[in-house]
Amino acid sequence: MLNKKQIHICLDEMRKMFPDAHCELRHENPFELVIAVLLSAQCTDALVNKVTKGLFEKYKTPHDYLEVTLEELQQDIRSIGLYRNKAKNIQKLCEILLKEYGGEVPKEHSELVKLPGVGRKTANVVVSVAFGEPALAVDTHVERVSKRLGICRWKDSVLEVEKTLMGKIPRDEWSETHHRLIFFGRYHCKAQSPQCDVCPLLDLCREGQKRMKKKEKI
DNA sequence: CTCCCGATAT
DNA sequence: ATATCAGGAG
Repeated sequence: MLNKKQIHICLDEMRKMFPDAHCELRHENPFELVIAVLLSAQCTDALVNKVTKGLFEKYKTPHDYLEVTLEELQQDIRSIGLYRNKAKNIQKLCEILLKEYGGEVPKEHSELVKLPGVGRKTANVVVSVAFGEPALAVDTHVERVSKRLGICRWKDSVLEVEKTLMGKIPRDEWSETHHRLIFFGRYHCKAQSPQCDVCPLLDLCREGQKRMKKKEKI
């Protein structure tokens, strides 16, 4: 397991590699961000952006999503995958936004997670990106990178990973760290083909060294 | 734990 | 052919 100092060496290196790490989901307001993050479950953000380009032209407000049938909304987001659940959640979410929150997206994490299709990770992204609150959303990339590097343990749950990261990183660095970990995981420490042979963190990475040894034998 | 699910990379 | 993708709900 890496200690605090080693973790910060890793994060500094990631900042050098990806100095402009940011949210890549296209959005112009908190409402669009909620929809985009909800759609992004088990789907690349590149594909989400492709779909939301037309989607956000057609649907501007919670009202707009409720004016069409469930089937029509399904068709509009079909290429995303998991589209039946997502379409249903979007309409229910819009209904609640209008009824309970005056048509606005709530700023509190505790309120956001009550919305259908919005879990802990989505809520963290929204409070962080839309409202500037410190948060450390743990998605598939953050989890994979944290486990490979040894920032946390392999058997840790997503919630345990989040708690470990928050404990070892200063609060005012949560949001930027979150985006660095995502970029590092998405473009460098990739799930199927991690670039260990050109990784500046190889000396610190238990998984990377294991993989490099395997490569030597081949 | 399982199910939801199309698009893309490997 | 199979693994993976800014997960969440039952």
